[in-house]
Amino acid sequence: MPYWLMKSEPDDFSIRDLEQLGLARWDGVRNYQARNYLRAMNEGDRFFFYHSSCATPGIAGIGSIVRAAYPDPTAVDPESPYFAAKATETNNPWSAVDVSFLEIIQPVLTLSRLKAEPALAQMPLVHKGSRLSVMPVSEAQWQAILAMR
DNA sequence: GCCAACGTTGGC
DNA sequence: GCCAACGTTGGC
Repeated sequence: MPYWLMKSEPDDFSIRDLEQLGLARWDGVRNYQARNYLRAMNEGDRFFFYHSSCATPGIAGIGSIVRAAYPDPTAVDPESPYFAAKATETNNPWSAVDVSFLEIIQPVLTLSRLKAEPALAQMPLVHKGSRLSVMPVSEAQWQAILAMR
């Protein structure tokens, strides 16, 4: 069962929001590498929910993939902040997945702690300047992060 | 708010 | 195909 990490700005969508909703569409990804990872996801995969661009960036919970990638409807919705002018109904290059809530990680596993963990040195997350918002997590990395709770 | 790092765009 | 300019991400 593959593992992933996905970033979201908690002001837009937080782990608490996912907890309340139970189920949500993970949309708005507008980076090809991240999109390709979305497309590699399978139902049943799990992911760390990372809070970015906030007071305490870090891993704030766990969710699971409940629907594999499908065309992202926000790309063709002019009302959406994620509207992509070049996308059309028949040629939409962007993908979304559906996710469900699994658990809150409290307190948040802060980025500074993640950076200090040798087992995570290979993760794009801890590399300076990395902006990748969806990334794979190895079994070893997954276990190392769980052990930090 | 600042700014470094990155991805994308577009002129040539 | 190169690369400068630009817009965005995201930590601090």
